[in-house]
Amino acid sequence: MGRSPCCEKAHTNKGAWTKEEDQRLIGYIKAHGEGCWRSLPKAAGLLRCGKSCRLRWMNYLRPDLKRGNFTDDDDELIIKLHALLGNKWSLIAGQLPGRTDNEIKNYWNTHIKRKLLNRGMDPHTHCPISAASGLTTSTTAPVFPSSPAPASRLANAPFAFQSSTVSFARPSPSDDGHSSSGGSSDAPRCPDLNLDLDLDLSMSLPCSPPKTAPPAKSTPTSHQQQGICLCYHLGVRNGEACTCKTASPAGPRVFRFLRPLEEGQYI
DNA sequence: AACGTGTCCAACCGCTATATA
DNA sequence: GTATATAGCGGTTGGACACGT
Repeated sequence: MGRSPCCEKAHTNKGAWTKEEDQRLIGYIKAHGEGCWRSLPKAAGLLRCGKSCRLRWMNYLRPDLKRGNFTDDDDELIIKLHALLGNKWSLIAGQLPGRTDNEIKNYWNTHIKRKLLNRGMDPHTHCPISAASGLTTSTTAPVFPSSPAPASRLANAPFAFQSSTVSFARPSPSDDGHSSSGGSSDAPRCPDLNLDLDLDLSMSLPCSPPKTAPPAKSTPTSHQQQGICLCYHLGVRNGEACTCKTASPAGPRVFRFLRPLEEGQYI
């Protein structure tokens, strides 16, 4: 049968963490490293479930976390990444070193949403409010702020935003957060959305698929059956947030964020 | 000072994908 | 092959705090 339960839920603490609990968790991870969250609480002498320990460590105790306010550059980067990725907070967080998905999610909900609304932008569609309400036309394009993200900032991202116009499939943000997590059934919005964003595929990306990586396992009958894993281009590798990996050596490659190749484009 | 309202954010909840017995 | 646990994600909640009246 399956595994044994991860923890005795009846004997676990909930709510805010105490300093002592924090110190126990930090001490244990410093000594043993991040590992099996399932066994960590017991080993560290914590009356918490592993899930709670992981969350506390990831969102608050990790030494590489950056504290403090977001800059305007950060704001613009988050806005553009959100336009690109939707509510994929972990992927967005991956582009902002030291920031957590939870932090960015909170920041989005408390600051950026309002900021976009003040600009007359729908924070979910990134379209002008009138367009988002169904009056959009094919010429309607989202208006990004007059002060675009500085090139110096964007240059730090492992992909480039360019002025060329290439639209591509992307996961849609959930509709105002009312959809269940992982929802992917959003209806297309702003079908002619020109995000004014592009992935510079010519770039040498630090996380580009290794040259030894096999091509798409199942030999596609046409190039359109192939695709580019956006996770790679966003700096996410297997073992991190990206699960775009071959489930088994013989299994199919599953791309969660698939950009179909353009005509004449090859990996 | 007391109260009401709004904001922030840490933590929890529920879900999915994957791993394991 | 099936059932179940784990890891991780996004959505939501509720307490603490700030501010205005």
